[in-house]
Amino acid sequence: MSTQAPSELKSTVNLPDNNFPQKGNLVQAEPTRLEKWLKTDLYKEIRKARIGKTIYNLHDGPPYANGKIHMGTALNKILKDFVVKSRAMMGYDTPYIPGYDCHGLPIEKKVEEELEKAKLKKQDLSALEIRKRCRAFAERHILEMNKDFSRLGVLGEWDNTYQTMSNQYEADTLRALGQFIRKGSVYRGFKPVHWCINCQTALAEAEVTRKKHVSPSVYVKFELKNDPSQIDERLVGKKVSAIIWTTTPWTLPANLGISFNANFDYSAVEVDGEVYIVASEMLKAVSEKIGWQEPAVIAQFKGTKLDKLSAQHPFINRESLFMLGDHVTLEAGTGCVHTAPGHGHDDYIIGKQYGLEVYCPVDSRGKFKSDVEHFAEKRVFNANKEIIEHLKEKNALLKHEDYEHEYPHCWRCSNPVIFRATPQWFISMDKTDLRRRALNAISTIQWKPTWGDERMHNMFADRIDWCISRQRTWGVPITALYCQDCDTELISADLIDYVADIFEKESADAWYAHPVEELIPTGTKCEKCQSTNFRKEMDIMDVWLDSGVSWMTMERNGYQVPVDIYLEGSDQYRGWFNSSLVCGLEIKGVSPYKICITHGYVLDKEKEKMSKSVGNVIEPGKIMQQHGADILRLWAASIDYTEDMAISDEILKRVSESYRKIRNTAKYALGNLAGFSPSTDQVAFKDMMEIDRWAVSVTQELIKKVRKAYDEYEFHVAYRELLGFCSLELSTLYFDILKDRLYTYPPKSFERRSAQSAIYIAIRTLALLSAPLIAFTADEIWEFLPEANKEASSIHIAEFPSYNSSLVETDLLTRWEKLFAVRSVVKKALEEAGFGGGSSLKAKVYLHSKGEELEFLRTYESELHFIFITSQVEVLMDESAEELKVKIEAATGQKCERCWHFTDNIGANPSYPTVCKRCAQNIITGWSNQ
RNA sequence: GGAUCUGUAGCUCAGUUAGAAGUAGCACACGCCUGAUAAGCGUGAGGUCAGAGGUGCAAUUCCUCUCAGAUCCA
Repeated sequence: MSTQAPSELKSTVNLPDNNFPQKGNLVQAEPTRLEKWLKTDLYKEIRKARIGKTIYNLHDGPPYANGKIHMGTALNKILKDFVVKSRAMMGYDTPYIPGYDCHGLPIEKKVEEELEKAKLKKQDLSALEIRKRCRAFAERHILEMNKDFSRLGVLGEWDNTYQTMSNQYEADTLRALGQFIRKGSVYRGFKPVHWCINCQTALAEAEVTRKKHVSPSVYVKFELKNDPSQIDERLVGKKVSAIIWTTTPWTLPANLGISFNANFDYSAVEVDGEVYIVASEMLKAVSEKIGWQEPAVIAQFKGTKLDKLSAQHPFINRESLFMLGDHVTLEAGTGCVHTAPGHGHDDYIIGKQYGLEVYCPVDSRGKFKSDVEHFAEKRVFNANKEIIEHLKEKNALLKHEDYEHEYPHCWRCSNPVIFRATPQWFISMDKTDLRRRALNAISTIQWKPTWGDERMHNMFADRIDWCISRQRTWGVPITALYCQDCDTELISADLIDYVADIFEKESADAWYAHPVEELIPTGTKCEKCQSTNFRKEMDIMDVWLDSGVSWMTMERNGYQVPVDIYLEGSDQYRGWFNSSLVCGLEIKGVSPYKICITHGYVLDKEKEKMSKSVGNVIEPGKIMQQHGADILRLWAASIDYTEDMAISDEILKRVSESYRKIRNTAKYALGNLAGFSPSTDQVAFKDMMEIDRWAVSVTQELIKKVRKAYDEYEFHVAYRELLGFCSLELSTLYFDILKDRLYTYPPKSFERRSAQSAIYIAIRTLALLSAPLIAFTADEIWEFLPEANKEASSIHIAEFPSYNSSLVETDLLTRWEKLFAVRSVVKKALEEAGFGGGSSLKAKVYLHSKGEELEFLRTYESELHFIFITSQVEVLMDESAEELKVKIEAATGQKCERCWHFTDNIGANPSYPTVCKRCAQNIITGWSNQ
């Protein structure tokens, strides 16, 4: 045999060999893989592989179907996919049926805007026509959102989504209302809403615009009825009045009370023989305004002193109750707030607390009702002047002036609106004990983060009755009837069930398409007057009632309720978690969910919210185009989602770097598995070389940690462990040390097979454990992993590896921890001696030690140079060495052309003059037949 | 204004029962290697634990307040 040329020598080195692309090229590659997933119906394949297994049911909270997906909705769906995929790989059967919330004002408003653009008037179109357009609008967006969500790699029943506007769903929503009625929690009451007296309609908050408006500002006195010495002894025998300030004098006929703040100090001041109560801090401002010359403070006391006292209404024979509420502020006025529960939101809430009637003496045209003393049939805005005159006559007016402020106006007709209590449908929190039952249920639900428990408790403890009616068109109608003859309302569960059957066939549009006779059983009569003439209620239900019963679709699909888990943004405490709990408790008697997880909001890099005007919005679609779904998914995995999350170009760049680390680790591992078939070449754990057993052992530790992280929905812990495993255990330590053995030993040698066996276990584990997170890339790795395809056609069908204690050598882990500690000391010494980094093979290491340490190092003496990646290591006894001493010299001998180690035996085999003895031997055993 | 939450290195995260802030990953600086190469290896420099008080022998950790930010409700 002749002397080998360097190029021929190189052919005897086993360099990594695999086609796994170094560059992910995700933007192009992912859609192709996705197409394959959809074509082979991967979702169903996964389900099929889990038939008969315990079901793990994540019920999707329906996003609103009115636009492109944003970071929040994208994150939500990705987190859900993490849960579903990881539970599937734990062996559960994991159905996932996405849903859409379709009814409601935002879509109705968008449709109205479209009508405006088309020069059409809403009034010219029937409700049915409006509904048709709303439905089409939602359908359009559902298609788009389906595609966007699916592109994120989220697997689920995209062809079987539930939609709150489907016939079935609308019928079920109505039936749910029937159940509330059956249980006895529904009642008709009054609540103040924005009301346009010109359009004669209720307006939602979003339909109100604020504009400058001049109102009459008045200070009015209300004389105390109680003995004033109850407040302070110094007031005995005095004529005492509270002073209120209002810019809507027309609401004074509806005044039922005055609110104070329990924490404020109030002063009783004497002016011209009369005593007035005002908040101490406002006294100066009030004095100036009214023009008091020398107000004498004769007493001071906390607001609490005034609770439940009362005053005489200035011009109506009625008491005005003193109440305490936090809505009373010192920003303006007197600290004594005129309260008319029929004409203000705060007024309504505090009135409810104190048991006041929701009194509204104003009709839909904005006129006082006929029984209102002095002002019957007067329009409210015109009545202001007369009321002020009347106050003057009664000597109750202390000051009157014009006042310019922001005031709500109708977005359509631009007239100022009023707050007016109108009849609404409510679900009572207390009639059927819902509040208490909810509080109990909240304690049994598992909350993540745990403070969700407290937050939910507080919310239910002081929530007022649920107003479920809306004066809109796009929704499920409240199918009540009103007697045409005596105006008595008729609402019953039976009637509702009857109508619901019609909805199931025709959708809720039926309520608008048919005359009333066709919607009710023949012979339906008014309970009061036996009339058979009815008109339909035209209010629809609050959309929170729609989505609150979404768990019913789970039952319709054959799954058990309560489901395992709800997972939504933290805004849903008052939203979906809340309405679902109420509906579940009343209809089924249980909370519909066992575990409730919330995530924070996606914010910009300064942790401030994204907004178009600030220009800091990052869209998931853009990230798809620039980086690909796996980068977005890895970002979602890298952060602690229980808090608010930041996203920015820099953060995404960091994530991309981490991604490349994982990808490269996989590529390198796969490359070194060339020629390895696990079924025939796998070396048993007990037979492996020691560092290979170390690698397998730490892989088991990884399994334990990552599985625990998934189990507890701590995806960022899984991410950290996986990334750390790639960086430290594999890349820095194991692979770096292994290179010599992998490259230079014969392909089929025990030494190489032992290493490959460990690498195979490590990379297989890494791929499986990261599959829920980087769904596309893990599946790609799976394709390149030897024999993986035999096990499952996609990684997502496979299961996580289990921690196997027989693949862990605990004392070995301890020994290697020591060896790696020595290694880092040696590395530092190498660096200082000029043999840092990739030049360490040029060095020889002397370790000076004594005692136990010396003995320990001696047992590894022949291995150490591989661990340090130096050519030579000598362990020396040194009784003077208090701690390990490291000395570095240049390695002796010459560099082997093949393994690059320095030895004294280059050319030991004359056929290979440039190669060391070990390499010559390896060439002969491994490549002599080539 | 109320309820709930957050603030540790440039970024993302650890930090247990209060006991010297982390051999953390990435980025950065300097160097090595060119047989993982739009890679790999080594060393290093980054911190007033948002700020101010308080209670402890001892506080990132417990308490109070302030500042900044988030969600929901007013």
